[in-house]
Amino acid sequence: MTDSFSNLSLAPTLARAVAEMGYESMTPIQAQAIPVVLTGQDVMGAAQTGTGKTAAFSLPLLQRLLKHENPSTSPARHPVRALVLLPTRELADQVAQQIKMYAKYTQLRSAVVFGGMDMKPQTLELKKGVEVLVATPGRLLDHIEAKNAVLNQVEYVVLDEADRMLDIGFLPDLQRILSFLPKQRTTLLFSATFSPEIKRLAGSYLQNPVTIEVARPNETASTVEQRFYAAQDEDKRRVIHKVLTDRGIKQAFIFVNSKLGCGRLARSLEREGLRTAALHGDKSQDERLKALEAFKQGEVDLLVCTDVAARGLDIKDVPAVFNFDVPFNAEDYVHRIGRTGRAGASGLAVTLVSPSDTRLVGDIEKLIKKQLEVETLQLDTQPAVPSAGKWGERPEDRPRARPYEGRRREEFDPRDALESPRRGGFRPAPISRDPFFEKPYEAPQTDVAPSWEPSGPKPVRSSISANIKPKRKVAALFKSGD
DNA sequence: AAAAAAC
Repeated sequence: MTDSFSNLSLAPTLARAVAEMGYESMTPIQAQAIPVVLTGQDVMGAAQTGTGKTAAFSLPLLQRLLKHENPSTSPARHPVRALVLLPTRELADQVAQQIKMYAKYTQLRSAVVFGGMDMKPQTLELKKGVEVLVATPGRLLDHIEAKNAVLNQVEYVVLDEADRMLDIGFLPDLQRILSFLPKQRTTLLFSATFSPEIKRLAGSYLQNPVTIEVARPNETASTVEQRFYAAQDEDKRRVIHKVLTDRGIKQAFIFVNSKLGCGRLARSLEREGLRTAALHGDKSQDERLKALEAFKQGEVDLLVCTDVAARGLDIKDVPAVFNFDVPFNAEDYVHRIGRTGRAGASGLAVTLVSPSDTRLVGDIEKLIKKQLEVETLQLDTQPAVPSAGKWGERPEDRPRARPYEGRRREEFDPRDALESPRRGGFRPAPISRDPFFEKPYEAPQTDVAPSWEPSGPKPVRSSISANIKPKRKVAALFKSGD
């Protein structure tokens, strides 16, 4: 099998776009999936994160649209012929942009619709007619109900991040959407992870599918160095500071399990002098896109995010991913760490493990079929010192959070009103106490800027609660640390 | 134990 795009006999218009984008050789998933998709068969495709799945389905899809005119379509009408569904808005946006680039020199038009944005511009585009529609489920249903999108001539449907699209949270919407599509069509499912149950479920949506697995499903990229560090919750930020400094890491995704925790952690890290943006589903779409863009542009170094950012986002050269919280689903672990080490680059994934996470780490170990070791990172004596921020050093100088007035909890903290990220200096700060958001934060009263270099005696670890089952080595680590 | 996706 050859692995060069030039041997694919793609339409000249597609080949030109591909060449312009600098693509020469295909990745394994592309080399295997493209010829199959070109035949028009249903496909279930599994490949590691960051290996070019989007191109693997969109190029042959566009080729099919170019070569095989739908006979029931008069040139005057432009029904949606291909539908691509994704689980998050940012991902829909990204995939749509990619498809636009591939289709640049063709007559094929594409559009993207997702929530959080004005319906009107999307409606206008749909009315003009598009052959390829990229969408998130909820907003697509809105457009279907408003009769803006007519899907009864769809020939191809792609479920990207298919296992997520088929999980319980999305399934009802997905089934409704599929009910509007012709039974006679090609269905393509792609993901880096497929659990056996989802695989079975997926099979019921496919007809004589060709299964393509270029790696063992759920496999993590070999280019990502995976580390698990034992850390109590109150030590986790210090571990992050230390890893960033020791490794000289400039940028990282930091994943947390909740939206509330996301905002809190972002504020804490920002106060500690790191340029940080937060990305989660309670932010406005404008804020979400801005946070992502600021990270891409290097205007912020840390992107603190929920699993909204776990899948598919393709940002070049992200050197590291932290799991501040161990993800609830082992599959999400695979996707999260897939934000680094993309396209053959190297990456670091650091997961912070507290004693209660034992079971979750075990789940990950089982899923990725790798022996994991939870290590203890030697922390420095000097705890992290929060920068004083623009409101001065004493807590009483800072504006108080306003009392609850029915606003979202995320909006409590006036520091969120900061327009631009600021680089706070390391200044000695008093105990900063925010009754709404923070545990009391013990900071040293010193004029010396804290050093992150290892120094001084071993840190004193706080003892853990006694009801942790010491059955696994994780718990053992905490016990012996005392 | 949560998040995501519509207004």
